[in-house]
Amino acid sequence: MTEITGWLLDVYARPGEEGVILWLLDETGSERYCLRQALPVAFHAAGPPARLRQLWRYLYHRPLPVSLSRGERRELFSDQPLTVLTVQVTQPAAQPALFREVSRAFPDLTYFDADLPVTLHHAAHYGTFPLARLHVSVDEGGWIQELEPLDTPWELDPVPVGEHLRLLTLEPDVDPAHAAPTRVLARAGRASYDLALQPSRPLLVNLRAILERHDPDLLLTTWGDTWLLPYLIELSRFSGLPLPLNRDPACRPLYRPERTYFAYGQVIYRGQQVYLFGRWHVDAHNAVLYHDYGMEGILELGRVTSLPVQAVARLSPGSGISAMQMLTALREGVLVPWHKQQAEHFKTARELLRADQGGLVYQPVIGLHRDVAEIDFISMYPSIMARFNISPETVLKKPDQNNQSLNRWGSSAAPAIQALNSFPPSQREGGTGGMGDGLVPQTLQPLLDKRITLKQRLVELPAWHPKRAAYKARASAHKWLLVTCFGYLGYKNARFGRIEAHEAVTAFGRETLLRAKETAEDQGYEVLHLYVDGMWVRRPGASRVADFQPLLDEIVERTGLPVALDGIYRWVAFLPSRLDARVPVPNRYFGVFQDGSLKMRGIEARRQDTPLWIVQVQQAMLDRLAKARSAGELGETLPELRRLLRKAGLDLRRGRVPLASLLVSQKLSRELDEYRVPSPAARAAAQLEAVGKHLRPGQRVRFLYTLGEPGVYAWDLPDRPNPATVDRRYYRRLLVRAAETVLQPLGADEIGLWLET
DNA sequence: TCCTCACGGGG
DNA sequence: GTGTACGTGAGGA
Repeated sequence: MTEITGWLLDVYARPGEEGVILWLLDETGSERYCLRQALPVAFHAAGPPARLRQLWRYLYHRPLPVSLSRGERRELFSDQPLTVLTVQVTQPAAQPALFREVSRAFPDLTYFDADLPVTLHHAAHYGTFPLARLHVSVDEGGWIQELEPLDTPWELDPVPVGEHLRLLTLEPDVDPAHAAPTRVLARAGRASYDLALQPSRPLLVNLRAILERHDPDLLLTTWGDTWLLPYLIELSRFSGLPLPLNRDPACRPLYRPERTYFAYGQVIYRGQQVYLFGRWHVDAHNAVLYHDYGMEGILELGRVTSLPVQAVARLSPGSGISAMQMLTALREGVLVPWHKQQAEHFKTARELLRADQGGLVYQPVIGLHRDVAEIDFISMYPSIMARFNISPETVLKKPDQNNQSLNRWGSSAAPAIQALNSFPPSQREGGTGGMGDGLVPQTLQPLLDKRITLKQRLVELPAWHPKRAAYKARASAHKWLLVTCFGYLGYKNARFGRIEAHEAVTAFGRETLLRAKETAEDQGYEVLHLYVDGMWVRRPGASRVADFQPLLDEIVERTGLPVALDGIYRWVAFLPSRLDARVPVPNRYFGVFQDGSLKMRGIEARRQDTPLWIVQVQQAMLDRLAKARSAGELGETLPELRRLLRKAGLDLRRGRVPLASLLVSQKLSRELDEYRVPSPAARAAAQLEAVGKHLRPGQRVRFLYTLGEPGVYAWDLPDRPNPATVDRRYYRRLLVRAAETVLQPLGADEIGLWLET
C-alpha cells in the first residue's frame, strides 16, 4: 500500500473501464500520479409500479452489469417520499449511453440524477474538488483504497499549489481569425521557444520535446480551442508524428463544437473547445470572463463548484451555481431532476399583471449634487435568498393564515410576500445556512460568507501585498456566481428554479429598498435616487463617513440585510434623457468620490461599442473634472475642457487619430439573413462574408464608419482601409455627443460651436 | 412617429 | 450545457 498526499488535478471516466481516473499532484510537486478508484454511479426512475417492473426486466437482461434496487427517496417539491428504481453502474463512462437508451424505451417515467457530470458524483461521494488536498492509500494495482480530503472549498488560504503546478503557454503570433499565423511562442518557466509553423515536421518534433521536457499540468493558450490545438492535432495526424498533448495516452483530445446561445440578455458565442486528459487546457480567448478574474478565478470556481477546471473555464457562472445546487441535493439525499420538469403554477390574469416586476427604480433628481452618499446593499438578492430562506421548494409553503394584513402589493401577492409582512426581517429567524434551510439558501450561504471574508481581507491588506491580486480575482469569481444565482431561480429550464421564488426575491428587494428610504427620511436625509440595491442620500452638514454610520446601522436593523457605504461624492451628476431634457433616466450618471475616484454609469465611456478615441477624450474630460477639489471649482475647468475638445477636433480633421482608435466593435445579434434592417455591424459582417469569413451570432465585428455605401469598412478585410474614406463628420458627431454628456450638468451648451475655429 | 438594433447592470 | 428583463439611445423609413 502506498500513501500519497497531494492536490487533485482531475477526475474523469474512461470508456469501457471500471471506476474513475484520478490525477494527483504530490505535495513535493515532483510526481503526477494517475490512479483509479471505484465510484458507484446511479440514476433513479419513478413512475407507476408496473412500468418500473418492466424497466427492471428490461435492464436485467442487458449485457452491461447494472445493479438494481427499489427504494424511497426525497423529492424536493414533495413532502411524500418517492418510490424509485435505482440503476447503478460500475462503469461511470457507460452511464450516459445507458440512460439515453432507457429514457427512449421508457419515456413516460420520471428520471433523477441521470445527467450529472461524473465529478459531481465523485464530489458528493468523497468530498473532493479540483485542487483539493487529498491523502490517499493506493494498492499495487494503482487503485485507491482510501481517500481522505484534507481541506474544503471554503478554506480561505488553502496550501498553495503555486509553483508546483507546471505551466506551458502557447501563443500564435497573430489572431488566426484575422491573418494566418506563421509562428508560435512557447513558454515554460524561464524557457521560451519561438517556433515556426512551417515546415511542420520540426514544429511537431520540437513541440513534442517541449511537452516531454516540461510535462506541464496546465496548457494555457491563446486561440488554442478555436485554432491552435485543432491545427496541431490535424498536423500530427496527417504527418504521422505523434504529439502527446494528453498526458493520459489512453484518451484522445475531446472536441466540443462551437455554439451560440442566448443568456444575460444577449447573444453569446462560444468557439469550439478542445479538452485534454491528464492535463488542463485553457484557451484565454475562449474562456469566460478570463479578462476579469484570470486563472486564479478559474481555479477558485473549480474549488467551490467542484466542476473540472477545464469545464469551469469555459462555462457560464450559471452552470457553476447549478452544479453547486446539484451537489447540495446529492449530499442531502434529494433527487436531482433530469432536465427541468417543474412547470410554473397557474396564474390568474390579475397575477399576471403584477408578475414580473423587477427591482425598484426611481427617477433621480436631475443635475449636479454635492456631498451625496451612496449606500448599497451587499449582494442584495443572494443575501435575501439566504436571509429569508427563499428557495423553489420553500416559496409556496403557506405562511401563517391568521395574518391577513394587506401589504403593499395588495391581496394578489404571492404567499412569500405575505410572509414578509408577517415576519419583520429584523425579528425573523433562520437563513443561517444550517440544516432545515432551503436548497438554494443552503448552497448560497457559504459562498456569501467566503466572499465577505475575502473582501474583508482585501480591506485589511496593504496595497503592495502580493496576495491582493489573488484575493481580488477570487472575490470577483464569487461575485459572478452570486449574481447569476438569482437569475437562475427564474430561469425556466433550471433544475431548481421557480418563477415564484424569483418574484419573491425581487419583492423582498423592493420592500428592503423602501425601508432603507424610509429610514433615511426618518433621519432627516433627502433621498435623491434609488436603484435596485442602491440609494443616494444627502443631508446638510453630513460629509464624513462617520456622519452616515447611524443611518447604515439603522438600515441593517430595519432590513436585516448588510449594507455598505459605497462612498461619499464630492459631487455627482444625474443626467436627463437625451430625448427629453425634463425627464430623468435612472442609470446615466457620473460623479467624483472624496478620494478623487470617478464613478460613471450608462455614459459613452462605459459602452463597449464606443470607439476608443471617443472613450479617451471623454475620459480625459472627466479626469479633468475629477481634479476639481469641490463642485464649486467645476466651472473653472471649462476653459481647459474646451481646449481638450478643440484639440480632439483638430486631431480628427488633420487625420492624426489612428484608425484603430476609431474602430467600433459590436456584437452580431443574429445571422446575416435574419436582419430586417441591416445594422452597421451587419453590413460590415456582410463584407467579411464576401471574402469567406463567416461570423456567427454573438461574435464581434470591428469596423470603421466610412463615406458612401455601405457606410462601413470591416477592419478584418484583407485590404487596409483608405484613411481618406473615413466619415469624419460622423466621428465629429460622436465626439460632440460624448462631450455634451460630460458638460451638460455644468450648464455648457452649443458644444458643437467649440469645435469651430 | 414607428421600427429595428445594440448595450448596460452587478463589484 | 443554458437567465429570453427592460429601458435608453441612435438611426432610418
